Amino acid sequence: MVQLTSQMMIMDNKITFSNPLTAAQSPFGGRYSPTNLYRAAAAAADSRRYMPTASWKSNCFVDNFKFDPNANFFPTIDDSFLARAEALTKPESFYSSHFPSTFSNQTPVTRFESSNGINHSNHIGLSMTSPSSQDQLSSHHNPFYNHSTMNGMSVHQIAMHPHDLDIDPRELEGFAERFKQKRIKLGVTQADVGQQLSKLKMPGVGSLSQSTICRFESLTLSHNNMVALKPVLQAWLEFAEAEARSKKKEELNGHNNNDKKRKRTSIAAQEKRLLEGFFSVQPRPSGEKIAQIAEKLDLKKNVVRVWFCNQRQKQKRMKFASMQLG
DNA sequence: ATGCATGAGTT
DNA sequence: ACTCATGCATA
Repeated sequence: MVQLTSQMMIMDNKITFSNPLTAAQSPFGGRYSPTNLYRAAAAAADSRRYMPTASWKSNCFVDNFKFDPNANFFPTIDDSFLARAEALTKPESFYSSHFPSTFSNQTPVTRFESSNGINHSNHIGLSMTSPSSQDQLSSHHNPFYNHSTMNGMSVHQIAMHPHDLDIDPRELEGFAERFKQKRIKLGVTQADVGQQLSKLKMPGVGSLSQSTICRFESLTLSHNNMVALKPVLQAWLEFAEAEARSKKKEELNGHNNNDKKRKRTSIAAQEKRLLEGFFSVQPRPSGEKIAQIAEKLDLKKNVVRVWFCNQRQKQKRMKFASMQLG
């Protein structure tokens, strides 16, 4: 067997892809700390996923509300917890300096419409199973990816680089930059890349969104995600450059929604600040605590829960990024 | 470019 | 209920 890249190899005279995103289960075992105290939050399968405008209008934060750190906003949440959270909501806090971008928007939200349509996000990207969080701390090799054989499909016109075992952050960074540069030179948008990806017919690789391409270029994906996507985008680049060389061009787009648009909840700056405060003292609040916070901020519990999930993901990325510097 | 969300696979 | 990869919508 000849290893072409960390995910591509020649086996039985066929070029084989180890699904880059099919990660093996972590050998380190469980590290998640399931809070066994969760109060089986019944969670009425609330079909409305977005904050109704009404509740926002009645929210004291929306209009001419002025944040007062000494005010007692959370009478039902234990005081020490509250105090710590409040202390950390101040602008000069260590926390705020770590999440500067989240303190910019002061615009309250009132643009929601009751959404009835369910989102049909068909995952067309790469199929995978989630790797362990610890994976992200590994930078010399990637022991979590299975080298499973894909059903005999041979993909030969895709140029491959013999030595690509690198998952060195430096190399990733360099590639991401080069990628963006070349992509722009080719006059291709991020959205285009994502769409054209499916034309590569790489096993297990469909299309990707503009968001993902953007995040790849700006290194705002998890390390694992970057590593997994690199060979795919590298293949696309080869493909695109070859296509450009042969002067072969074809343009076509067209993709837009109808009525069933998904609405994005927007959490006002004040609420966000408080959430950040809570997060700093307790990144993983129990379901009960989440419910309390949700009630206090007049947000839906699920919105708060998701916010914490996303905040954790973001924090992890930042942590990893900072590790690369020091 | 990024905030909020979904869904699959885990714990 | 969680993590992780990803996407839609929007700033």
